[in-house]
Amino acid sequence: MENKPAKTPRTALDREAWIKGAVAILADHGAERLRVEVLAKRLGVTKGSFYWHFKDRRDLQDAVLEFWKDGRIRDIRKQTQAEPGHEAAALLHTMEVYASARNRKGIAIEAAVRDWARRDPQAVAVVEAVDAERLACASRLFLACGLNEHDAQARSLLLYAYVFGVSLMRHGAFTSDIASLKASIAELIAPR
Amino acid sequence: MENKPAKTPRTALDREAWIKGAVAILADHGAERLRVEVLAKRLGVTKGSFYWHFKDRRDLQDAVLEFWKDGRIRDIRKQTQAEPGHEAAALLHTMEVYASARNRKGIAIEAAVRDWARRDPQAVAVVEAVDAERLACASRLFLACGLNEHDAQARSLLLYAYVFGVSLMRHGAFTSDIASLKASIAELIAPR
DNA sequence: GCTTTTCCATACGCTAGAGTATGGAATGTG
DNA sequence: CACATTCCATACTCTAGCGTATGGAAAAGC
Repeated sequence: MENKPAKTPRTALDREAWIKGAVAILADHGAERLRVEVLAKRLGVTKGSFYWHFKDRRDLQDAVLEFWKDGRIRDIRKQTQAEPGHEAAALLHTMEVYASARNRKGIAIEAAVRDWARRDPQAVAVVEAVDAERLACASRLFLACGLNEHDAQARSLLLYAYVFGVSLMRHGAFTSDIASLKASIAELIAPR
Repeated sequence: MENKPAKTPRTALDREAWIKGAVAILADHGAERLRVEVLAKRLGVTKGSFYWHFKDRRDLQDAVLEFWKDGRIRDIRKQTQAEPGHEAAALLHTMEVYASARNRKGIAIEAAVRDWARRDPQAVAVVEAVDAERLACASRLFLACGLNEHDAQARSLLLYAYVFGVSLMRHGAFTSDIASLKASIAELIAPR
């Protein structure tokens, strides 16, 4: 049960340690660069270990996708459980989570998985499941804010498309005050 | 000057033919899978030809980025030159261009380049230039619609973030009428 | 017609990386 | 203590792909 920092090489690796290392590579270099030998080196072992824990590279990839999916869905449900009357705040909070520099790594993984989904059917399925959950939860919040079904769906889609889209834009020279711009955008998407 | 379909192997390849083939691979498989030997096979020649036209793989990559940048900027300026009084229509048209299934390949290239920019400084510079041009042009249209500087910038950023973001979401099971959803979103972003 | 230039093929060497086979140390179990 | 199981290292094979060296055909220039 103990999960020591694995600083001592005597700590045996388990499947989850491999998966977490894989996610780190995913964030830093993308799905295409997720290689078993590179990952093994990163964990301080050789691939002889890898092929004991995993059937092959595809086995790892599927495990990574499941791991990510479960984590995302858990997070979404946590973020969107609002006290009655505070649904608008929950929506704003959701947007801030994706905009925050504190969540850099999460954004990077998100982008990597979505790019991955452009070529991998398994990744497509996972992204679909996560998006469905996110849109459903956001819609619920918008409904609680008084919107009808259609408008709630529209705003939910806009919200997530915006947060993902803005994360892969480079607007360095566009304006001097990006913060107030984002605040205005949040108002457009989720007005109180 | 003639650019025959290159069906006859007697047609010598020029730099542009290589670049266009590279862009096709970029769209289909992403920047990571842009390999000179694969590209050569696609063009029906060997890499002996490639290294006559290009110094190395990096040389091709840079050429592809420049080619894409120039094409985008040309398109942006064309799309956003509106008759006075029709600026709102131009904005809606711009959004439709990115949503249209007719532009599948363009979207794919766009996504590939943006993913590329997560690891390549040259790609970052190109994306920055394209985004700056797009945001500036869209802002001009919003200004002409009567918005102030700040709101015009906010809406421009929202517009492009949305169109890029929605292109990498999977909202298959979310709603039965995605078209009317997108129409409502367009209203939120660029109301008349 | 002979030479030069252009464009491409062939044949290398070299590295990264997937997957397999096998051995070996450490740990648990009787 | 003997033995089995767990976890990993080592040592291969095999493919993909980059870059280079060299030769050869076709066209262009003189």
